[in-house]
Amino acid sequence: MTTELKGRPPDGSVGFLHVDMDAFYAAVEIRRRPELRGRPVVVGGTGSRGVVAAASYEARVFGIGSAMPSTRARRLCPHAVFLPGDHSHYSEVSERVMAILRDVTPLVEPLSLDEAFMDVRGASRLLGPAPELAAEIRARVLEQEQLTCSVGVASTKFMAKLATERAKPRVGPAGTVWGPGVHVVAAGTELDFLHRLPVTALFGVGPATSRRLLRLGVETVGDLASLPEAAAVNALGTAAGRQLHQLANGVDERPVVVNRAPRSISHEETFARDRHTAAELEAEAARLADAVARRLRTSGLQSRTITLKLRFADFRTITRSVTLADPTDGTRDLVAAARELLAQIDVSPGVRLLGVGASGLVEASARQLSFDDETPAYDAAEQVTDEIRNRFGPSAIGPAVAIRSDRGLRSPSDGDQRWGPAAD
DNA sequence: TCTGGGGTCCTTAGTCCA
DNA sequence: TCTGTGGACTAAGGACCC
Repeated sequence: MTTELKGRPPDGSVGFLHVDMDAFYAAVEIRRRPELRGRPVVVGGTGSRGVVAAASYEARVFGIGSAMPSTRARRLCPHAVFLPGDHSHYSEVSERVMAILRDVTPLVEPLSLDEAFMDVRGASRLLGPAPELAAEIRARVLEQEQLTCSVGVASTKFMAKLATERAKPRVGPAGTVWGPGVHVVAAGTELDFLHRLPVTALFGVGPATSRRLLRLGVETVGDLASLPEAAAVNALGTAAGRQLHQLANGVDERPVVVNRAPRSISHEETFARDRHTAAELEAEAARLADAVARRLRTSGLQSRTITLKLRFADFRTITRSVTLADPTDGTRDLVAAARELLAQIDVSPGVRLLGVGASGLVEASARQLSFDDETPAYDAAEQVTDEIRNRFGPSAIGPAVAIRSDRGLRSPSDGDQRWGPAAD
């Protein structure tokens, strides 16, 4: 049976690519330090409370995977090399890889530093069929960056992403089996491919959703596809129910979006030891708010809604937010909002994580000045501090309230995790 | 076991207002 | 003037992704 799928290109060809770097952060570190080649390498999880950001295939053989607590990873493989992440370096490498993709088509949608969708329907008319372009991209990334990637090719974004899983190296007890590198789901075979997969293969089905679906007897994508849409909506809500039911039937009309505007900017940090006093947390909140404000200014954005996030020692997580009358990118405004929100919360049980976020973003030029606006003077001061930090590093200068009497500005040597704003 | 950081999107509930 | 309704907005939390 061949079912006509919506969202498939009119000529029935496979025009969407999903490119995914293999063990990206670990591979970049190994490239930098060739003596690590062949050894289990783990990026992240160097602090006492960290988790694994990426593991080389040699480390995965021991059962180490991303998002695993570092304590567990160390137990599984004590002789692995644990490295702190170097986000800015990965960003640079990612930018160069994305440039290789944009050489093929401008229709590239990065999903993260190591992953992107491409719409090659137009490009393949000039440059050749999509599977050949996929192989060409792999070869160029390997040649120019000495890094491997896997590419899925299909008639929709979602099918291409699933195809990538088939292209990837596979880890078993016997070691790593290298995948084909490119996997094509031919037009017309999508549902055969899709319906055998477990429902957790669908983008958006995590532990909570799969538990709910299991109650309906849904275990595979095929089970979900044969369910009436109303039943899925009933179990999962309108948006998720409808979306997942469509995906299960191979329907995915989402286009590749080239310039996705950010919806929020945030910084959060898990402390090496819990904080119990408002004074300590105020200093941390000011430092995080300052980092968020700096990123707003760098991005040319302003925010109306400021959110404070706390995770207590028992892992209970709360957020408190405030919406301002006017959008802002000023350190002074963000610090004030964060402190105000913090003042409403009892922190005595102990706080393990603090975060500051900005949402309701608008372009900076859209902001309206009022007659009594005193921000221009602060704008000038913040421009100067931004320049000082660009030149001498992020800890060269900061808001006075972020300075703790015992240590001055916080630095990564505190023993807290190192991926936060102080490390960039 | 003991659980990061930076995001996105959705749901629910309350309030305000036409 | 009172009541009902629905939309817009805000706040908080949850689920999910890499």
